Amino acid sequence: MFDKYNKVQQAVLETTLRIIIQRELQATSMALIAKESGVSTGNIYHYFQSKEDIVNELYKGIVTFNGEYVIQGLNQKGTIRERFNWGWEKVIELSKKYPEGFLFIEQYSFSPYIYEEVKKEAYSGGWCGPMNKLYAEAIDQQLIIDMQPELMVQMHYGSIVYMVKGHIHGNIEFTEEIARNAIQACWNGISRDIQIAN
Amino acid sequence: MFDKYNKVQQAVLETTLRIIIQRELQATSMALIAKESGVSTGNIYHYFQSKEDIVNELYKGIVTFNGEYVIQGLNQKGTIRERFNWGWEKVIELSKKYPEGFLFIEQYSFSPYIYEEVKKEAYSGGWCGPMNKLYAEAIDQQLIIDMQPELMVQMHYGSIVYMVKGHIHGNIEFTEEIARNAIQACWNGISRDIQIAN
Amino acid sequence: MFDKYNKVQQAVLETTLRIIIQRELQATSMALIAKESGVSTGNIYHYFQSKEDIVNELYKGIVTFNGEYVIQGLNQKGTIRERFNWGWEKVIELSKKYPEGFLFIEQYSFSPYIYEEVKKEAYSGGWCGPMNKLYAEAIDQQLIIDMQPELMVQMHYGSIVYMVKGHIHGNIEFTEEIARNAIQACWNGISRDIQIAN
Amino acid sequence: MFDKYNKVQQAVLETTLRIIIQRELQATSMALIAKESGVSTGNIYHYFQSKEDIVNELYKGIVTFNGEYVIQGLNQKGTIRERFNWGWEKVIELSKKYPEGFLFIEQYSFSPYIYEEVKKEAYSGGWCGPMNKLYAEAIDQQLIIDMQPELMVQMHYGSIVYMVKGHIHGNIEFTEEIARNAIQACWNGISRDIQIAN
DNA sequence: AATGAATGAGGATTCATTCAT
DNA sequence: GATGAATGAATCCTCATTCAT
Repeated sequence: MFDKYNKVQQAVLETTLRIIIQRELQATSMALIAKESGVSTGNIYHYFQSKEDIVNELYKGIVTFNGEYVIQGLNQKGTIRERFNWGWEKVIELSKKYPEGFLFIEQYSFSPYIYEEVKKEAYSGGWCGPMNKLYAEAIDQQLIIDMQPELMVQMHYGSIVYMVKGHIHGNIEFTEEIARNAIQACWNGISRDIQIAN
Repeated sequence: MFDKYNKVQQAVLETTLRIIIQRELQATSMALIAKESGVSTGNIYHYFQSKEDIVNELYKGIVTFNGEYVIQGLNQKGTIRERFNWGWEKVIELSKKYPEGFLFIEQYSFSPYIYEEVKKEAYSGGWCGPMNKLYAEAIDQQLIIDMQPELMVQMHYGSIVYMVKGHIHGNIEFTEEIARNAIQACWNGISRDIQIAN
Repeated sequence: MFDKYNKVQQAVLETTLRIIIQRELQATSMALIAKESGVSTGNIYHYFQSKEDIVNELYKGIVTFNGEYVIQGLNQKGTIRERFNWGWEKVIELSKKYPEGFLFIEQYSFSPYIYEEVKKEAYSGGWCGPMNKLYAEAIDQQLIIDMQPELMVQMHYGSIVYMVKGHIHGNIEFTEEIARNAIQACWNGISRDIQIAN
Repeated sequence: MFDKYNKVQQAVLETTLRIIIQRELQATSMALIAKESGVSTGNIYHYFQSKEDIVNELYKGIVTFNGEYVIQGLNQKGTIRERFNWGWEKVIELSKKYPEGFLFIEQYSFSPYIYEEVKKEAYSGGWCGPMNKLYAEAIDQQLIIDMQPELMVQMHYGSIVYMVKGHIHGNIEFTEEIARNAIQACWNGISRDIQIAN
């Protein structure tokens, strides 16, 4: 997940991610990160400027990783509808294979702890841009209703996020079949065909 | 919002809510709460057992308030579809009239900082239970598809949450008309009629 | 020495002064100040903003104290020559009665650790201004040679400082009689009469 | 200035001197010395035992350098009075040509950071001994008053130090003419002739 | 010789909580 | 009830020093 970083940085980032998800940021002390990562505090500061820096680097790293992952789905050859499915399938896959990273981004994308500048970088490097573009195309081709693409993407991302959270923290089932149905529901909610039917 | 509490408690809870939303929990010190609420630290501890206690009390208070608010919509006389609309309209109204409370619940409903016991209480006292019940009825009457009601509620709540967050933190428009369309989209996504059409 | 401060502040200031003189600033940790003053670190920060603040407050307090002390000598009724003697006698008295404060001012009056603003305040509140004025009068009345008064005051202050330091740290005698002779030597060095004699 | 040391040692000593004068000892970290000198920390420890060692070596080096410089003036052929002038002129020259070394010695000659043993070596290797001897001769020849030579040397050194510091840190003029007058004032202050005249 | 990554004790400071008034 | 001074463990971070290369 943090390929472009060296061994020490990877250990720190992975450990920090794990602890933040398990115990929250406020309970994530440098001493704990040091202990659990096996890197001394001094050396952590050799590779990171501050605790904030670690968390922001984490954010960047995960956004990039998730972005590349989802964009694989979005950029495959296929119809808009297919690419829609593939994209959100990848998002759901992420939440299953890398739940910590998924939850981290979810929790911190609106946090003041993440620098505005990093959030902007995230937007351009992540999957939100390409997904928005797909929705815009779908509007152009009159496949879906004419709402702000960003809004619809947020809406659908929120749907998935909350199902995932309900699944992880609660006792809500979220099988692959259910996921498929949920993606279907997302499409149906904004599909032109359906508006007529309704 | 905190009617059942006394003046001092209200001041503390309101101040804490405001600071947590503005600056996050980790930046919310007791000293700051004391200063901004005009209640001395000593006196805060007279009315609350600990900082955790304040936050949990806050959670309970807001969940109850939000619950009553949304249930007003859900319990009105009307068809299932109408009550669906009224319920989610109330949720959106909450997000506009009481954004801090709305965001607080959003952020802390999966947090380890909130005691499991309080989360359970919240579930029974909040609007989730009644909303789930409405969805269950809708399934029974074959108005909507046969998914776990809890999952669908999460899905729709997530949709709204993310539109609201996109609206508050980003620059996404979220007018009343858009809200109506979004609720429509939620219904359409799971409506039986539509499944056929598709 | 720190009358205008409360008990806790006095304890902290006195302790800090002692430790700084004994062990130097770099060896003066907050933990040590806390331990030796009997004030907990937390409470120190209740009364002072930072370590820098303590040291600057110390500087201000001592400069004011020393200023009042020396100005007593300078402002007595008497000839310029007498007031010259009384002034420097007071400076020497200070170095004997309050050697720590004396050495502290000596060591930190050119230190970047002391805020420029505090140094300026010190100048107006201390004895340097009145002493300079006395020298200016002496020049006006053609009692002493026409050098910049500030320079001559620095020169004589330096003389005394180094005798004091030689006395405290080394094994140089510095009795009252010697002090009188030294003051005499200072005057002789710049006296008009003498210039002629030479 | 540090001829007897090798290139690496010279770089370290010069850098350390500069930083200490600019920012004080407590703000002079090994990392900073390494960075600014271009010598790695590891290598610094190859040539010096510790930070203390660097500072003490610095002290020794500068004392020796200053000693040789001033002794040039003191040892020229001439009358006592002339040698007195030449000696102090050299001291003042030092303060202008090598202000950092001058200030360093000034600040650290009474510091507990400098080992007692090094201070003793400094005394025998520096200019203080010869200067004291000159004053002793002057007393013998009844040119100056009968005070402890060490005391008078301290007194005059202090005069110069404080004029220099006032010049460097404040806005006091200190031209060559003024310097000559100041040296004259030093002599006059302790001259026998003058005592009579007075 | 030389590098700079690695160490971890110690630094200043904060903060939830207690306690005397 | 109410105040805010007092506590000290815990926080983030620095820094002299060591060690593997």
